[in-house]
Amino acid sequence: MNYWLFKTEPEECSIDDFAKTPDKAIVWEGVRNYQARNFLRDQVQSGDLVFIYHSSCKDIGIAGVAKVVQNSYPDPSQFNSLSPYFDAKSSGTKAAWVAVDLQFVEKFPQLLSLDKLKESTKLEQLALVKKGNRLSVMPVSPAEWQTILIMAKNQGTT
DNA sequence: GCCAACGTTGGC
DNA sequence: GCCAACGTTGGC
Repeated sequence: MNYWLFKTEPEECSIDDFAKTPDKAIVWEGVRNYQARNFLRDQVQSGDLVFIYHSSCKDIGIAGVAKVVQNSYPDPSQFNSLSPYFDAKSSGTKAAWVAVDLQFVEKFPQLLSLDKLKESTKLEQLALVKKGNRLSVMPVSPAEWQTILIMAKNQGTT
């Protein structure tokens, strides 16, 4: 059982999309970075918990939690020539990229902003807050997970 | 295998 | 929309 943080652009797939269909799995596809792919393929497992992080938007930060409900499998979008994620180098026998399935767990009462995350001395090791970081799938330690959860709940009640 | 050129990410 | 930081590509 591991903890993760996944980045997404909310215009494409936000925490609200999860909240709208809490009983349905959502395909997490389109990861096209080798380091992130390796995490997805080799370490992300059914049962793991994931922070959903909204990037490249007005309100940047962690919006909520999802859980992994399906281990990695070949990302269908790489074979779809109509998809923006199409990869001509991939075929049925040679799949470069993988996807996992996620399901809604909770939406934070209030988004935990990137500024808040940067302020915490306990999160200095989190790849997300390091300068120039571009990883879209990154591990979160159990201590960091607890820290972030507590920060999210506390600001929700104040 | 080096590295310059180019493309992408993502905060501001 | 800008641009710094990083990843990828491709010529040599």
